Amino acid sequence: MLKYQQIANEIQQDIEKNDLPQGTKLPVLETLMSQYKTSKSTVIKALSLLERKGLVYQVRGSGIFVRRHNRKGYISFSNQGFSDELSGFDITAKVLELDIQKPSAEVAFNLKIDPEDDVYYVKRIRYINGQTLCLEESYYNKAIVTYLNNEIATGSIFDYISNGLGAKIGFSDMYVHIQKLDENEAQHLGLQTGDPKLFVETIFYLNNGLPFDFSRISYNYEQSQFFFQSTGYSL
Amino acid sequence: MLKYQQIANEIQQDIEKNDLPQGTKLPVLETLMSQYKTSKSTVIKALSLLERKGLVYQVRGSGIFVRRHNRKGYISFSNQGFSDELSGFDITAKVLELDIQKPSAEVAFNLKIDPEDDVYYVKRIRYINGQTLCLEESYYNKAIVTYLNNEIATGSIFDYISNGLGAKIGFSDMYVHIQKLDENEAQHLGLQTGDPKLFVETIFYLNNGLPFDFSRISYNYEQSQFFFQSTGYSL
DNA sequence: CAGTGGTCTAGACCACCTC
DNA sequence: AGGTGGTCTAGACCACTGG
Repeated sequence: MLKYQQIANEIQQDIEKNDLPQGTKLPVLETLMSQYKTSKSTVIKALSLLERKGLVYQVRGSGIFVRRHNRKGYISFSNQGFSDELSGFDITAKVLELDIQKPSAEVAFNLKIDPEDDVYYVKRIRYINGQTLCLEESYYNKAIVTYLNNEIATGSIFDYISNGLGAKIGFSDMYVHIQKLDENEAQHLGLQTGDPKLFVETIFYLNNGLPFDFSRISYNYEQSQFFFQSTGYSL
Repeated sequence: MLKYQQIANEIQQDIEKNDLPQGTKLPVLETLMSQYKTSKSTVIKALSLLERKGLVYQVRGSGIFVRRHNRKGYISFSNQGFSDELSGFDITAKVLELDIQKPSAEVAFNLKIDPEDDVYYVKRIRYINGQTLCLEESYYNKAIVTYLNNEIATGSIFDYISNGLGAKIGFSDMYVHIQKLDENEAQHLGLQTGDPKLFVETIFYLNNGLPFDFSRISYNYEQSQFFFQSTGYSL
């Protein structure tokens, strides 16, 4: 664990443990420097990390303040895709299909592979607190995700890729649409044909830039409450 | 303009001007250091900025590579809310209502003001390339946004706040929902009652942490194609 | 103008990738 | 082993806020 991450964690825990309200001023840099026995730059780096995570905001010449929001029941999207930031929710999955296929032209294009290469195809329904959250179809490049089975797909496939396969997930591109459910989707999600859906296509990359997963996800609109924080209009 | 921002800009322009494809390796740090006559840390800071903006990805021990995507016609959301990243689109607005009001309890709460304080209420339809993009209701804290008129509201209110009033926009909290249009909204957007909508409530803050704008926006689902990039699953 | 955050530098040292 | 990105430091100097 890097020093600035460690410091960021400790400050974060401090905020959460003491339940500091929005606008609370944190100690000044010099205090933090001596408290964590480190240099100014490192403290600033730790705080910048927390700023990106939406936990604090920094005001030049004034101080660093706690940032909090006050609505419950929203799935938070903090620059990491939806699927991960689900702590505090009870997520399960039911696998509808799982097999090895040759990719369609579109899938091959998005995964940057040859139409003759193999992919794992997984179709599943994910549940949040017992309600249908989404219907998901994913294509994994089999050269990277070398093995999958029903049991793995019932849990978190990403945990398995990170921990089981030792691959490092890097970043992702998401294409988001609002559409209407077709009959088949409505049935799976327990909704009506023509009801709204959030439809997201995502390409996930390893940290070395190789795409390993192309997913199409239709979200149940009744469960689709998301919370975003934007930081820094002056990037 | 700070040095690292300047360098980031130049690298970005370099990428765009030469239309470098995804995966192109950038010069190594040492080259960039001498090219921009600066220190290693500054170059790294510039590159980290570009990484956050989704323009490059960095691989330890290997290099820094260009990151690009390949779909057109999506509104890009790069950590700055929807409304700003609309370059390349033709955005106009029609003002339906504009007056000074006393806020409801909900509005007062979100703007952290007293129910007796004044707010500007603006209701407008925004158009993208001639199509209805969204129906927007905004409440501005009049103590901060001291003056508004029809002409300003027809353009970009945020440009006016930044440039006209000299206020610095800091960050925002967004609460996103998928819902169905009611009859009135459908009429304004030229859609059918019951059609899907993306409904977003946003609180915008100045850089000193004061909320100045609470907005409720209903997006036309036919125009609602958004592009997100996530960076760094290891924040 | 004092207090506070932020940039920039030079250089030592570390972590990871590729061969 | 050699190349490349990244952390960390100490300190000089700058920029903004607020009384």
